[in-house]
Amino acid sequence: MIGAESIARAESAVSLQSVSPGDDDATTLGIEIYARLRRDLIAGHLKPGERLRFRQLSAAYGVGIAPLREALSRLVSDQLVRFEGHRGYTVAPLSLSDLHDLCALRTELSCNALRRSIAGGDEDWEAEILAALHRLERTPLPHSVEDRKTVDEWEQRHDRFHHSLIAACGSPWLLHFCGALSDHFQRYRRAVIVVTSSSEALLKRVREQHRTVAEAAIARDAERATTILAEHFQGSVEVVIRNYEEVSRSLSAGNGD
Amino acid sequence: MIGAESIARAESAVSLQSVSPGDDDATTLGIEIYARLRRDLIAGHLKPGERLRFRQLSAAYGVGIAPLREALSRLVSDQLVRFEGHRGYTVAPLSLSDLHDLCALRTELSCNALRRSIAGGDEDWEAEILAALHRLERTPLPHSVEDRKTVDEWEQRHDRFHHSLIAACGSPWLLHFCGALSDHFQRYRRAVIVVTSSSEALLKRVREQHRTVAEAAIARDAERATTILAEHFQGSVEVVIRNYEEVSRSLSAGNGD
DNA sequence: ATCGATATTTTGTTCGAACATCCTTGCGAT
DNA sequence: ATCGCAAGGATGTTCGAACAAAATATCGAT
Repeated sequence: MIGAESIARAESAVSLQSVSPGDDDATTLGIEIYARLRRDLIAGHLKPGERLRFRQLSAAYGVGIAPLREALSRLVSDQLVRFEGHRGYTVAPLSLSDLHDLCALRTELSCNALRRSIAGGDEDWEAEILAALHRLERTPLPHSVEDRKTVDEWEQRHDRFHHSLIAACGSPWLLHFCGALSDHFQRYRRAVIVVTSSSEALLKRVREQHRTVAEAAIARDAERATTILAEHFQGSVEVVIRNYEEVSRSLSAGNGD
Repeated sequence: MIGAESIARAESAVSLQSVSPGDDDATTLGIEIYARLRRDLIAGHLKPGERLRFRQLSAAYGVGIAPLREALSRLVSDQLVRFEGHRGYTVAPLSLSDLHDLCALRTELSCNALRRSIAGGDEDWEAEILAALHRLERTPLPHSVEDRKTVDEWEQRHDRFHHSLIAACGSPWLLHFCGALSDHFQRYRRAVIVVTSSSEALLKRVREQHRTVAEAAIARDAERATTILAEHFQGSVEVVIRNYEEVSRSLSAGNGD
């Protein structure tokens, strides 16, 4: 009954913060539960491969199955959830090959989008980058993965910074794809980085990369910006892959999952 | 009540052919109706901007609203349908800017995928291209857009040919994105090409491009293959854009849609 | 004890009805 | 005549129960 525990933990974690500050109009239970499930999927509170039973989810999130089906259906098209007729929904699995594919394409598409942004971005784009970078730098790194609030905060601002870099690319489709890849990569990152194993040197390098990319972008130095961005992604991928192998080794040793 | 007519027509068109030949196991009403709606959306039987009312859809497709909600939810994440809480679902609109974005990115990603396929494709990949090309060339072009069966057949084989070119790219994510862009482009193509206005010269050029791309791909001439493929896309886009402007002109003259 | 078939339980699927929201219509006041 | 407001109808949303399929447990035969 590991599944039930996992779902229960996901719920208790998520119910801390409300869905949105305003929480005003035009929202339905289906939309809310979609957003909550999506967050919990990406954050890894729902474990890859885990079955998503309606009764459990219904109890954990406090909604009926009608909104749940709606949310899960959308998540299937988002590739975060798998579905087999008459056999229910499961959390999409992680795999090393998927991780490699994901990262390679993300690097290509993000660099592409960054180039376009540099070519076409205006002052507001520049301002947003600086604002997002500032907020990211002032966000404390979590000392433990258990400190979910800090992890969520940092991930959100990190995402926002990377989004700000490419926001002016002028292509909604490209942004959409980059967003999808970014979400999936975050799922790997958070599933895998169990310990804050990062050395001080690594963290410093990452921070420098963020700043350098931002500077190069605003200076309209496309070559430099994309080079650093690609290096930044490459570095993250290597850390994730190293941890992935550790985690899957310990998993296969622990149980036959 | 144009909406009701459109939905009724979509249904009558789709009910001609069964969902799948075997139609055996593991399928649910939700899955079936998703596939049917998806086809009708792409084929343009459901008009852009049109409201998708549950009662109409339920009557037209002969299913309850539970499976309908499930299908429509997925289609929202597929970007084929829009949703506003408490105001229902509508067919995603078409726009010139979206068309431009779509086509530019499709060209880039498809050429990228083609390059990868050429680098890594094996004999089966080559064989599939030749098979798909052969089937496409032997498929009669529809003399009228009213001849839906022929249009569907041609579109399916055309899609399959283009898919075969990039199938060996080795990146599921890239294939997924190319597929999404291809589906959306097909929606524009079919919405807009009301008359088979294509000159004999144009058709001949398109056929030649198909054959040349296939040959260049199999000859592992990446430069030539991607150049022709990009030209091919560019040609299609120009035709679609020309027709798009005509159609939207006649639409804005006819009614205030 | 193992295998296979049947019975039971669990789980997913679908429908119909109750409920909430939005849109339209009609009325009255300025 | 126009604007604002209230009543009514249409539409979307959610739930609970009936239904169907799958997974599990039970029992008997070899």
